[in-house]
Amino acid sequence: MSNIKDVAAAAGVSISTVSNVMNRRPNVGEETRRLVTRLCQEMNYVPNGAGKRLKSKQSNTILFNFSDFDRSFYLKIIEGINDYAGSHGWDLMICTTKSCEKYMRNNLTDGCIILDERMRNETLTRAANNNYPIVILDRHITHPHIKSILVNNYDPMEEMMEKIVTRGYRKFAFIAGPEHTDDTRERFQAFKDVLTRHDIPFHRENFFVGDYREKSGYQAVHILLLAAELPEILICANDNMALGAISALRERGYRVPEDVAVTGFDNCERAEAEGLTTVAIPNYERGFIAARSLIENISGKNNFEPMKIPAKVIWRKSALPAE
Amino acid sequence: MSNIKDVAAAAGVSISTVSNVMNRRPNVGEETRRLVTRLCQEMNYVPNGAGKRLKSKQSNTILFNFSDFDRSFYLKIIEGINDYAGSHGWDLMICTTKSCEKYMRNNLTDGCIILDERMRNETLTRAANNNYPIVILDRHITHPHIKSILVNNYDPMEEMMEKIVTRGYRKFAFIAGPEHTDDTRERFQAFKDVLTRHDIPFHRENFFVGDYREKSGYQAVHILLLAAELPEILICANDNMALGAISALRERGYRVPEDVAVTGFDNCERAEAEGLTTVAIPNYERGFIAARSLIENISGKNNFEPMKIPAKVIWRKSALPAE
DNA sequence: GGGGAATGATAAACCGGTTTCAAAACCCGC
DNA sequence: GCGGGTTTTGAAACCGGTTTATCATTCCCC
Repeated sequence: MSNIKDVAAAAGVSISTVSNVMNRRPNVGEETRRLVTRLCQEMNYVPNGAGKRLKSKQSNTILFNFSDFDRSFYLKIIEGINDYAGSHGWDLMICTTKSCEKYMRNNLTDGCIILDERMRNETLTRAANNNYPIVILDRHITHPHIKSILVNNYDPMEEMMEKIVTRGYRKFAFIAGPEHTDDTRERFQAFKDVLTRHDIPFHRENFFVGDYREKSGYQAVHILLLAAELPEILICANDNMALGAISALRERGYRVPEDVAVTGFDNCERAEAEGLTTVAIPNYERGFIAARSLIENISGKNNFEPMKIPAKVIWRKSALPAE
Repeated sequence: MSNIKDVAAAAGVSISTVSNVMNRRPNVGEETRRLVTRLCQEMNYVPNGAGKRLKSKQSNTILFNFSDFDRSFYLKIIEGINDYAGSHGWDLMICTTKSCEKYMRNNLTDGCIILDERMRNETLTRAANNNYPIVILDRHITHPHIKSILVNNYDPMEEMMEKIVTRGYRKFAFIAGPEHTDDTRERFQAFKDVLTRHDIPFHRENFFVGDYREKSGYQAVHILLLAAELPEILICANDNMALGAISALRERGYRVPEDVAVTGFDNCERAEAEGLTTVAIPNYERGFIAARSLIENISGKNNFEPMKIPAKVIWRKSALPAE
């Protein structure tokens, strides 16, 4: 591998000149520039990233961290991040929880986007500082160098519930996600608020805690079916659990939505094929926005106000609205 | 951010000693080791990755490159890579085509795994060398430092076709993927060989070229339906196109498999829900194997023999086998 | 012809680690 | 108290870039 010295020697100039050419600085004569450029090509020279980062203390690279390999919409988020970063001259590097803290703190990246339940708040507050801004998705953290980008879970769930109540449903069951996550809390809150507003009773035995995986929805329904009275509609905190619930219901001979209606949340790939009523989260867009916020903050714009992204109810045949 | 000098000063030792402690080298007294370790903790010291890489010329990091955000099984491959790498002390970095060549060649990674139709052979042969081995998935390249890991597409397609022919199907249509990819060629070859072996005619107007996306399967069926005679079975080079084909058939009032049977390839998430007969590629496993091959090659084991990974036919109701 | 600005090029310091090699400290038996 | 071996430690070179300060030329205008 040739390095900057080799190129400089071949061109008969100093290494600073080669550096100036590589970085498109104006203080190089036209002739010299052309010579050096040609030699870089010919010698197949690529600047050593470590040397560059060491001295300049910046990498032009952002980091994305995730760890759940079962959620395919993560690819959409990555695509959004990638598109914004790429079109603005930034590189994207992705890592999973294990090595993430290291990469946040070893000067190889300039900032990061986190989407990982398992990442601890403390790790983030330790890593974030004046020259290392962080964006966190789906979690609220108050810190002068961390920006939270959240999905508005409440409004679409409220809207969905209002239409469902108007249609006449009265007996509800709810399958929640992991209790410590903000999003499942918000989804349940909207659910409960609508019921309260309409004086509709909700029995604790119709509340289940799942883990956002298909199997937990499946299991919840089997427990539910032990009870005397079937609910008219089953509200699930995400699609995977809703799909699990549907297959359990069908297995027991119940029709969806005639016997029990079902709703989900996420609008995953299979939701459309299954005709599942759900809430669509604009994943590509929030990846894009996350990248934009992060890169702007790296560049000095100091905006760490938390923001909310809207989501949209998608009505399909598994649960139809009033009208 | 504190650096190695700060820690050395605080401990009253030289920076070499701190370095020795950090890298668990044996030439440090027990007492010194404990003191330095404690101070690193307290001072929140993380070694600068650029400095490390610059001098030591290695990163303990492998690179994975992909660019198609529509194929959710990529996450499974990533998971496999991540698990092997993580459990062997290697970091994983992922990038998309744009910046990939840079990261292959700027000494920030020690080797890479490529799964990207758009990556050009020439880029790879230029990057691969004695201290930068490469693993490429789904493509065959002959080069002393590039290892190809391929899926055996032929055998399962042959097996599937044999059973289908035995069951009595005689009128076939085929929807292929992009013509330049090895995998679609292999799948079609097996298809054709079985027909030839059984003297079953295949008409060119029943052959379609798609792009592996759902829409192209959908469109192919609409063109197919213009012809006088419907095939008895539609063999698709992947699941997405098969799913598109199925929805087009249903839209036109045909039942699957009663009127037309359909098969796919990949065993994607929706294939199971749809009851699609297909071929399951062990994605987690091939990610794992790719990572293992790469890391072993980085460590000096020189094995660049191409290898084939077996795939398995999954019979579901969209096309049932003989017996 | 001369003073000042603009242009083009460079030498040298520096970034934060690793590694080599020599020196210092320690230990031991005699 | 000393010679010789082992264990610990540290000084300095080095990795490959960027950046700063400086210098030499050329240019321009009066």
